[in-house]
Formats: sequence, structure tokens, C-alpha cells
Amino acid sequence: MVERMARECLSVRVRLINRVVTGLYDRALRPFGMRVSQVNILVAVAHGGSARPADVCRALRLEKSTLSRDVELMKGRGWLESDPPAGGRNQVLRITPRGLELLDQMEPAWHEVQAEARRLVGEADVDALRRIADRLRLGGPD
Amino acid sequence: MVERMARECLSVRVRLINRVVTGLYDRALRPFGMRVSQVNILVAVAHGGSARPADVCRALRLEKSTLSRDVELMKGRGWLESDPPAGGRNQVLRITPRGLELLDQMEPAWHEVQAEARRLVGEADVDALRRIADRLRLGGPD
DNA sequence: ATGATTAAGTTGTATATGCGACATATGGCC
DNA sequence: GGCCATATGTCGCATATACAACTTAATCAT
Repeated sequence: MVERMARECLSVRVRLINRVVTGLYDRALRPFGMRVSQVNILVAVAHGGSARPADVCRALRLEKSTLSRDVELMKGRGWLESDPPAGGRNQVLRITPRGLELLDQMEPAWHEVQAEARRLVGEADVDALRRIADRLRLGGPD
Repeated sequence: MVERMARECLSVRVRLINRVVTGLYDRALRPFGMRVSQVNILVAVAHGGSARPADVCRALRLEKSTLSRDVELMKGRGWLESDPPAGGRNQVLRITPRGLELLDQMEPAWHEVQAEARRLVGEADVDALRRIADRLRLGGPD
């Protein structure tokens, strides 16, 4: 039984891939003082100009409490702001000018690490990741 | 720029996939009081009968300090033991009878969640995950 | 309208994860 | 044998992540 789990378990593979890729991006973005988890959130918010927390949660498949704390941290660093500022029901998140500037500054680093990640993953299988993510994003509880 | 990152970033996809799949397994294994991260470690140790911590780290691409703490927790629950028991340099990890028994008990649940994960990921792309994981496992710092 | 149901956010708690610093042990080299 | 580089483990610290319970706001049904 153990043999089969060791050989076939999807979770082992998915989680290993996540650790390696996350580490890759985190190291590349460290000079900017931001982690990839935070960049993901920042980009999700900035994508449409602004976004409600619940929308970001659905887009990234993130638990609301996780996002709540991440956002709090990023507000503290001046990368995000919300309207209204108090975390009521109808807040809208927005990226700050400082946050946007930082995103711009990390663009070259992002290109590099993205290329490296594609290489390590294998160009032939990059598309599979997109398909899988798209499928899982739809599959969820909404 | 933000558009391109939102559309193409590999890390977003990999991390989303990880959250969804990890959540799937965690919910399925909750009745057994074990998380998928712990099952992964337990299986890695049990695979060869026993294993040194550093070997498990290499196999799963886990940071040594992460494993150290996870193992401590799992020892406390009686699923793992080490020889010698004090965490010196040459310890060897072993699964306990209780740990093995628990693995056996969760076999049906594992089969179910594995099938569900394959379905959600898409059978056509399951192999891509294996290839990617294999490539990343080799690419590392050894 | 209003009461019930559901959605959205926050906070408490537990784990997972990695980095840096440290202690220690192993192995080669002279 | 004694030394240095390296590998192994542990600990402090910061963050990410989810679940449960709670609060509050929106929606729906009558």
C-alpha cells in the first residue's frame, strides 16, 4: 500500500512542484521585499483596477481568513489600501501607487524567474498547468 | 504589465493547484486526524522501511527545518520514531506500528480522494504532473 | 416590511514552510 | 592526529494557510 501511495499519489507531486516553484519565485523577488504569495494577491487586485476581497478569494481559491491577514500585512506596508479603510462588508481593495511602482520595478526579475520556471517545468508541460488550474478554478464551491 | 503577470504567471497556477489539491486531500483525511503533509512524510519514511531525515528532505524537496518540526509533531502522536530517539546527527526515522495501522485504515479514503483528484485535474494531464515533479526533483541542489 | 437565510470579514487556533544562525558531527587533507 | 570544509539538525522568526466560531451586512421569501 505504502508503495502505491509513494508511487502514484497526486498530492506528493503537486505539493513538491509547489514548494520548488514557490521557492524559486520567492528567492527571485526577495530583493523587493515581497513574497510570491503577496505578488499574486497584488496582481489579482490590480488586474481589474480594484476588487472585493471575496472576488480575490474566488480567483485565487484562497480562504477568506487567509486573504484577510495577508491583506492586513500588505496594507501595513503601503502596497494595498481599501475603501472604506475599516474592514467592513463592502470594502474594495486597491493597489497603491507605491505598490504599483514596486510591481513595475520587479518586472525584469519576474521575466527572468518566469523563464527559468518554464525551463525547469519543461516547456512541453507548461500548458498542462494552465489547463489544470483553469479546470480547478471552475470546479470550486461557486 | 499587471495584465501579463495575471495571464501568464506560472506561480499563480502552481500555487492555486496546490491549494485546491491539498485541501481536497486534507478534508478527505481529516477523519484520521492526519494532514496530507504528514501522510506524505510518513509514506516517504515507510517507503524504504526507514530513512534519514536528510533523505526525506531530498525526496520531497522539503527544507530540513520544516521536516524537523513536522517529525517532532508526528513523533508526539506516535506515528514516527527515531533511532536514536534524541535528534542527533545520525538518526534514522521509522514508522511505528500505530502509524502503519493508520495508513492501512486510510487506504479506502486515499483511493477515493485520489480518483477525485485525478478527475478534477483531468486524466489527460495527470501524467504531466508526474513528469514535472520528476524534473523538479532532479533539478535541485544535489 | 420583516424575519430567516446566506454571504462577507475578522479573530482564535493549529500547521506548514522557509531563511538565518547556530551547534555538531563527518570526511577528506596534510 | 589535527584542521577545515561540508553536511545535518535544531531553534528563533516571519509568513502562509485553513477551519471554526463569531459578527455584521445583504438577500430572499412571504
